[in-house]
Amino acid sequence: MIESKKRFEIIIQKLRDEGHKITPQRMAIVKILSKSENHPSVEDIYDQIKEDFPTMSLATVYRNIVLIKSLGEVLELGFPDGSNRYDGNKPYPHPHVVCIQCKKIVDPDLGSLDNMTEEVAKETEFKILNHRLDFFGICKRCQAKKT
Amino acid sequence: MIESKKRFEIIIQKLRDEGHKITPQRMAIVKILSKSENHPSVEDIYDQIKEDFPTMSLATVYRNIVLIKSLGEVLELGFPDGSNRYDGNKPYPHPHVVCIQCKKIVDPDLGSLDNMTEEVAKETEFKILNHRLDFFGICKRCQAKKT
DNA sequence: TTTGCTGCAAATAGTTTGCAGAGAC
DNA sequence: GTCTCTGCAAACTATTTGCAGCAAA
Repeated sequence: MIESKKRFEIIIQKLRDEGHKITPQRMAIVKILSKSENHPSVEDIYDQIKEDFPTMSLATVYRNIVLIKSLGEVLELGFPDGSNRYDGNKPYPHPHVVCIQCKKIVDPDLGSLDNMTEEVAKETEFKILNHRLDFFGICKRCQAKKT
Repeated sequence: MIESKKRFEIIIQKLRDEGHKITPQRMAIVKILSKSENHPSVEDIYDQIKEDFPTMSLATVYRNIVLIKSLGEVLELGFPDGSNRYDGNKPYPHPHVVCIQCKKIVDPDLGSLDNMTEEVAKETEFKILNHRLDFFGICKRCQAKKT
């Protein structure tokens, strides 16, 4: 997918611009984040990279995610159950649909929440900076399995 | 507020019906949850109750929240930063507005998300069971403080 | 009296941090 | 050669659990 490659380049360039070194481990993490297939967890990233870098440490994954978050190039999706998933492909707020059985996460196409955001701002007198919208349910495949 | 008193009665009754004992500590926790002033955290609940019950244990707060959650009578609001807040006054999904400075949480009046939920269901072929919508920003008071 | 509840302390899980050596530039 | 980054292990924090005594019904 050519789009994720573009994301990869953007993030790497931004890291360079800010004076961070481009290590193989860092590149591997950015590569996975920029693709963000099915919104990986820290463990997902760690497991994938360990195949190429057997000495890879979980701490390194965490540290790089913190770094890339600080650049605003990855969206962190913390869930109520404590799990975290990441999206470096679309690092701006957008709705998600989560399968509570297989944990798959999908990005639906929805009209934006701009008008709702405005409504909230007016009513509560908050200055709204950000939002988060998730739907939870059961995906088609898991419905078929009818556990 | 008469409404929170009603919530208190409902939760206590449900606990009784399910065969749970009504201890003073439990009543104190239910009382705070049913009011849910500003959506308390576990620590908030613990601190409030410790004034009346100096021996109160955090574990007891956690255990009772788990119990009341299992009855569906409290809404758990886990946030990306790992913090948890609770709402036993309106224990069904509804949008929240969070001040990222003073951590205040407000319930805005918004049209429901029913049509959006339907749209998502149709597009993704998920069976949607639940949702979560939060807005993050700065409340009027914190804007005035202009840190 | 019976059974579940509480308080305490220890266990757990996910994430962060200190340090010394390795490696990018 | 310099200075950041990595791997390891220890530290941390929020939450859960085991156990013995206590108290609600």
